[in-house]
Amino acid sequence: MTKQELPKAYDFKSTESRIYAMWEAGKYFKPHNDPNNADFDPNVKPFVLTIPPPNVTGELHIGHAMFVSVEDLMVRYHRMKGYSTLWVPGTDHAGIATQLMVERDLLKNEEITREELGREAFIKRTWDWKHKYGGMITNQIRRLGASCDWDRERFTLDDGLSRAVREAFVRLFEKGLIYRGPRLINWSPGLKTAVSDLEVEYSDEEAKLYYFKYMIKPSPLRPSPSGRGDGGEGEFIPVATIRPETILGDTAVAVHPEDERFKKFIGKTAIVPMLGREIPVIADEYVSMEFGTGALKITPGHDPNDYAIAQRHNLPIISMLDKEAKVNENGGKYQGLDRFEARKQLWAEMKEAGLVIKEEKYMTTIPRSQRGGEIVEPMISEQWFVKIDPLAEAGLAAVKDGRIKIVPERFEKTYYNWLENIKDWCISRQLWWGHRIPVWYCHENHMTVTREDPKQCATCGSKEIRQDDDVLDTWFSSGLWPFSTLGWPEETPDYKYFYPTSYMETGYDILFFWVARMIMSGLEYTGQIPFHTVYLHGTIRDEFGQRMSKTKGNGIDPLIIMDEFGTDALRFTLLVGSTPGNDINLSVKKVEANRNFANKLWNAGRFVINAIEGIRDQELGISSPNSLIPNSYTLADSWIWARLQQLIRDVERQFQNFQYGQAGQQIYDFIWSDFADWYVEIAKGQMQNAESRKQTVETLARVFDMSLRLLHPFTPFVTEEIWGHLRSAILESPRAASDLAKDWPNALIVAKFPEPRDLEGWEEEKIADFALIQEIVRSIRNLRSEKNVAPSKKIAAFIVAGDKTELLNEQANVIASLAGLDQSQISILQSLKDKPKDSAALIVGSIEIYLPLAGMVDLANEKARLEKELKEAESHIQRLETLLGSDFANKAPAALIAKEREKLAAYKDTAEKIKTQLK
RNA sequence: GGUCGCAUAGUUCAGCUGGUUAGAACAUUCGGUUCACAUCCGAAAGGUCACAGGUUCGAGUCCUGUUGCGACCA
Repeated sequence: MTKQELPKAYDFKSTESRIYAMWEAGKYFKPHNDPNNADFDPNVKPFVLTIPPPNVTGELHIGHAMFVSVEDLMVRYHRMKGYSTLWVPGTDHAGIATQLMVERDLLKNEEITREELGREAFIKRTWDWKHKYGGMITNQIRRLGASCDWDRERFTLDDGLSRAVREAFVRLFEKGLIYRGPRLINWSPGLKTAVSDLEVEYSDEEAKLYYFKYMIKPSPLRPSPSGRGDGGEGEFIPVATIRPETILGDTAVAVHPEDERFKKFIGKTAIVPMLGREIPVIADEYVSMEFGTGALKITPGHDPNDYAIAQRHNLPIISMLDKEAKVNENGGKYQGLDRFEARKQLWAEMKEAGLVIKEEKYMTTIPRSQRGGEIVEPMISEQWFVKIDPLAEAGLAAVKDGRIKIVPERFEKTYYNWLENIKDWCISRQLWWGHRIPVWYCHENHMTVTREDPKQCATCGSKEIRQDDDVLDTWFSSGLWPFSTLGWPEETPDYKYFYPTSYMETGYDILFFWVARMIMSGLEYTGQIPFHTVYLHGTIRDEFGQRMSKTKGNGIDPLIIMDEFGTDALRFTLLVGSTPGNDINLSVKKVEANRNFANKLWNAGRFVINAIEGIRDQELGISSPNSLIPNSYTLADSWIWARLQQLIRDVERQFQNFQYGQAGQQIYDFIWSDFADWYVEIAKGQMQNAESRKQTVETLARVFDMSLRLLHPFTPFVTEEIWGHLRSAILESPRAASDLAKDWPNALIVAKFPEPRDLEGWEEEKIADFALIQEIVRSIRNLRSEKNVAPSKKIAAFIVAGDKTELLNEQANVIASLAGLDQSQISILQSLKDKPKDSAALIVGSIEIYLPLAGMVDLANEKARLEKELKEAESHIQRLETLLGSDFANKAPAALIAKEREKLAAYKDTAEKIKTQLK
């Protein structure tokens, strides 16, 4: 391919899918050392990641784009580092979400409910749905460039993973860590299933606090409206509640044992309004004397705190709601009413009965279902639970003793706090889509719990058995993900080699839901940590820091962004704009800026490739392979090489510290500023010169190659594409770049990541020398701009360089071309007796520069400008003298002091020279 | 109520273990038909690093407190 065939702008649309197909066809996503192959070497170190499985029927959103970007970065980096790298992809059946989707579809298109359809038919329909939409999300993940091994793709409901779930359940059951029983759980009346504590969200909302009278027996049920008890009137305890309908389930009234107001009632009997049921007045320190009326109604069947009190006091527990949150037979005449309807009616009738004191507005936290948003009802229900304490203890220990590290570290505290206060995990769901609980019952209600479907009851041998109706929480199966995907419980070659995995990368919002449970499960079932590092990224918000949501309409669709700016631009934005564990505000503007970066890279590549091709057929003059001796490198060559090495060291350190954003930013700056703005511009000049031409092209090629390698994990498509062109250009121009590319692989994705090298000693001086050249160039450009010298106008210059004369003489051409000077009119002198007339003077350190700008130099202006510069220099002198006169000179490190002294001397020099000018 | 985080240029953010004149992108202003790139190039302006103390030769960075915002847990 020749340069004419490379378009002027990077066209990601025609590139991305082609490159992805090339990678897949080349099998680059597969671990190079595969335990299923004959040439497998168990001593090669693997690097393994399992993908946080998205909902199988879901659609790509910006959160997916985030995790794919970060994980693909980790994976590509390690692959290029030579690890046998495996990234296992897959999807999650997402019980509730998927079931709801299918139910909604059935209702809409066929006007049929799942109950009408029946369980078996419904499950079949859901599988159909999965087959229809299941590939969508994984294809979208491919578009992001994800380099996962698709041959190892898994689904939480596939056979292997279902076996793993069953194995896990049975093992826990056999160890006595799973039990079934009636407990107070969170019930979602809309979904008609139990949900775990984590699936309940609390929101602050305005509610009403209802104050009423709990009459004490003996007393007439109807006190006189005048209230105060004298003689015939009854005594009462005032009670406040947010949910009056739960009065129907009250089994006690509680007061604080020290409360003087109510002490006398302790042990007496109260009468449940409207029902007339008799309940005790009890004393419990849990009751706050300050809150509400200071007395508490106890509804253990529908409130977790009350439930705890009831257990302390052996109170009966009454359930007064059914599965749809309607009042049941315990609610007397209110039976059949919806919970909110019952509230209204009961309160109205209590009012009539004179039991109502008042109502007031009240801010409180309302528990809502994470899924539907409806109010969750705490209810007593027969469910399956995992006895979590022993698992939690092991999970805590693994992080505390450092076997697992969480990045950023502060989340370790959050993790501890959650595990230390964890409650048993309700794992049964009243759904149909999921792993059905592997427990069978016979007529005698004997339980049979087995790995294989049983034919008869294990206890009585009855053939009449039926399986438990419930399915398991989806997180129960995703908790097994890092090992179930690798074959567990079978000791497969994959499992033996790739487990434990390396990193777990995901959002901090599922630290509890998923990460903690994977750690507990991994330790429990495999006896090993599932991964040694947890890396958590933040939530993506809009450019104003608002959470993205459908209702706000401020969501950014990654697919649209990729259509408009390309995948690399989106990835780079997400990676560079984020720091571990912190939220990121994403704006389209930023993506656009990074689209421009991809284009910049493309064009830098075109330049380098042109340079290589340009040399192919041309006479190379005196340049021969032997002429490439180290000391023939120009200052710019040495400088860009030293800067590149510095960059490689920095990037390596940043990767070790998970500072990916920082690393990406540094690579960006290097490519755009150091390489494109400076080195390439200088290289143009160097290539005019036959003597330096070949080595310049080589340096261009080498540095650009390394830059592409460094950048590849961030922006895989554009780097792969250009690198391919670079490689063929080199291979087709053996004379230009000798054997530079002889050991390059066929694709960048598997090229070696640059390794940091030790300093050789010359670097610091070259970097300092080049910095001086840059400063000189900048100050001349600055002055030209100030004086409105047309950019095309070449001007003359006298430079008085003192001990830098030799350096500046060597670099005269560079300075001239970058600063727009006339090459034939530059004089670089060691010293100058009389300053040139009609010139503007610039002082850069110890260098004086005179630009004869006849007619443009306004003496008064010049004086003002120089005085301003002098003032600045003098302020530095002042600052540094104070600093060096202080304790700094005694206590700071010697190298630092020397550096500051040098600076002081330089400023003094500058100030002197400016003063001379002003005379 | 408990725990944690954040506060740096007009805006969005970097600034890792304390050590140049606190950086970038976008926006702004000025100037550009430079043979890789106008998705570009050059130049400029823009900051009491929330506030108050403290530690230190030295604090955007560490400590304490205050204010404001946010998250998670209860």
